[in-house]
Parts: sequence; structure tokens; C-alpha cells
Amino acid sequence: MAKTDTKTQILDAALELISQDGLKATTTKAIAEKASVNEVTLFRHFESKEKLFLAVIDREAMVRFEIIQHEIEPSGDLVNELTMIGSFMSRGMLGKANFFKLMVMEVNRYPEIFDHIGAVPMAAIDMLEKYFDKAKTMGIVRNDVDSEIMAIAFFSYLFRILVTTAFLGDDIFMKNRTDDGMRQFAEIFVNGVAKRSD
Amino acid sequence: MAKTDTKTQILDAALELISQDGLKATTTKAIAEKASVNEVTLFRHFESKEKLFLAVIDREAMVRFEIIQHEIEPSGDLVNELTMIGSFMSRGMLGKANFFKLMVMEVNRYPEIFDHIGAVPMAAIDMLEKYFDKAKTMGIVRNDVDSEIMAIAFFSYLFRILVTTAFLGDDIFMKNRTDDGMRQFAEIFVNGVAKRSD
DNA sequence: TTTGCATGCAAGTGCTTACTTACATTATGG
DNA sequence: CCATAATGTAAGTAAGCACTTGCATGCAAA
Repeated sequence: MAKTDTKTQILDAALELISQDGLKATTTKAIAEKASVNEVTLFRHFESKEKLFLAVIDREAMVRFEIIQHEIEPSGDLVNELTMIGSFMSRGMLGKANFFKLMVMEVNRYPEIFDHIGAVPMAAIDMLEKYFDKAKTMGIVRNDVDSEIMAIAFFSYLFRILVTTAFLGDDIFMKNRTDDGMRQFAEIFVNGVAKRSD
Repeated sequence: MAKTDTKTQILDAALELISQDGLKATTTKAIAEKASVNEVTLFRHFESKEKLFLAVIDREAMVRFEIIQHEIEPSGDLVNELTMIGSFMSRGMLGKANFFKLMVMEVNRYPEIFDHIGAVPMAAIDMLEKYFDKAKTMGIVRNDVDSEIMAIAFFSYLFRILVTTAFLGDDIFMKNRTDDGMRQFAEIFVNGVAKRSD
């Protein structure tokens, strides 16, 4: 087996187990077993459990989703577009749910993780903010509310899905209605819950 | 020192430390020190670290906030009322942030915790749902969207505050604008972000 | 074939930590 | 003031775990 493959296997196993049980409760023996390698091999590659842990973070933090990078031009149909953006971002973030949980659980003991946790959410909020800014200039979104607040409000719904899925296995509040819920949320977000006078 | 006081001190210390570092990473010695009690006393009261942990959960799960129990009659001013309800619920939940974090971190190893995690959120969502139902009959809220979806959408904003505060120390997204943000969010939630034609 | 490198295997070391035991000390209520 | 219960102190035990060492094995390139 090539060296790089072994390393990858160990990193994968470490990510999965540490995100499940926490760093302290995860043994190097268990990681090695999950990676189908000898425990000694683990130490030969990473020296210590802590360095392995930090290597996991380094590797995962590298992979940004390009997904969120590019900006989106508002088309006019806010509800439809936000439904798609929301579903898209949600899927992207859920792909990193394990890593998110791992960081959040260990940030107390490793404060240097802190900045990584916010990175993806901040990028998502940033993209949404720009989207709303453009929609304002197009005259389809209100001018009297800060775009960042809009972005954070919208993002909060996605964040709830991420957190519940990462920590509890699935969206315990929406259960199996998550997909349908996104459209209904977008509807509320765009038009509000208040009854229109017209 | 009376027996009950000692027990309480140990339970308090255990809650604080375990919610910080996780069960496995928290030592009985550290808990005893924080509680200003001898380590042996801890074992005399709780037999084992695990039983102490479960005792913490039992105690905390007992204290429901009556806060959320009673229903609220919509007054007509949705934005103002939801701002107040949101701030109120948020404060109530933040008072249990440590316990929330503890449960969420250990639920993988102790699945029996699961039901406790959802209890408070479900109660909050339930109350909001009833609130929107009543507001519908009063004709101030749209009838074409499910009240539960509305409740979950609104709750998601509170949930984000809870999670970020519990795990990261404060609301990293809204930073120091949390209070002001609640009103702006309520505004968006009630009236939507779309520009009105009228 | 040979050399070197990655891995496996077996055994062990030293430290931490949950938990115990035996005894001394303090506090409290009758 | 005495009896009893609660707590402190000191020391130790047993187990788990991170990490090491020495050696054998297989594999791939020269």
C-alpha cells in the first residue's frame, strides 16, 4: 500500500471517530483499526495523537467549497432562487458536517480552531449579503433592512439543519420534510407571515 | 456542610466542567477541586463518574422553564410581540446553554439523552405554533402557510443564537448586535424581504 | 538479486485516572 | 456532651492508553 493511501485512510478514520466521540474518548487503537492499519503505523506517520488531530484539521480546512465562492445574479423570482440557493448551500455544508462537529467540540481545548469554524458560514453569509445587495438595486428587495441581517436571518435556517444533522443525525425539527421545508421557508422569508391588506 | 449542599456543589461543578471539556476529558479530581470537596466525597455521593454524569442530567432535565409553558395571545402588533417573545425565549434557552452543550456532545455515547435535547425546543416551537394559529384566526397572519413551519422558521433564528453561544461563547455572526438583530429579524419575518408593490 | 522503504507484529514502559480502603477529623442534633 | 453522620487525608490498586522498541515481512525500484 502506498504511503499516501495509508495516510489518507488514517486521516479519514480519525475524522470519523473523533467527530463521533470527541478527541479524548477516541483511542489511537480504534483509529488504527478503522483505518485497517497497525497502530504503530499511525504513530510512524503522525508522531502523536494530537498531531494526527491537527493534521485532520489542516486537511479538512484546505478543502473550501468553491460552491459558495461565486456570486449569483438575482433573476427576479426570489422564492425559487432562494429555495435553490438554500438547498445548494445546505447540501454543501452537510458534506462537512463531521468536520464541523469535530471543530465545535474541540474548540475549547484548541482555540486555534476557532477561525476555521466561522470560515464557511461567513462565506455563505457574505454571498447571500451580496445577493441581497444586488436584488436591492434591481428593486425587488426592500431597502430599509440591512442586507447582512437578511443574510444572517436566511442563513440561520440552514445553520439549524447543519447543527441538528451533525449532532443528532438528522433534522429533528423538520424530520423528513426538510426539502419541502426549504421552499416554504423561502416563501415566508420573501413575503413574510403577515396577511397582506391587498 | 450539609449533605445536600455538597451534592449540589458537586453537580454544579460537574455540569460546568463536563460541558466545557466533555465527559471523558473531565476528571473526577478536577470536579472535586472545582466543588471544593475531596475527591473521595464525590465517590461517596455518586459511586462513579458515570452515575454523577447521569445525576447531572436528571437534575437539569427536571427544571423545565415554566416560561414557555403558557400561551400568548396575539395583540395585533406582530413585529413588536415576536421581538419580545424571541428575546424572552432566547434568554430562557441561554440560561440552559451549558446543559444543552453537554447533552449534545454526549448524546452519541448516551442515546437515552436524546429525548431531553428536543424537549425545550419542541416546547418553544409548540408555543409559537399555537401563537400563529391564533393570529391566523384573528386575520393578521397568512393562512396559506403551515403554522408549524412558521414556528420552526422563527425558532431557527433563536437556535442559531443558542448554538453559537453555547459552543463558541457568543453569537459570532451577530456579535454585539444580537438584541437589535432580534427586532430586525422579526421585521423580516413578519413582512418579508421583498419590496412591496404598494 | 539486492537495496531500501513501508508496514506488521509482539511486547513492554510509563503515566494517567477511576475507584478503594483505612483511619483521622469535624460538625451536628438530641 | 455524646453519638452519629459527613468529610478530609493518605496511600494504594488496577486498568486503559499513548507511545516505544526491536525485529520480521513484503514490495518496488535499481
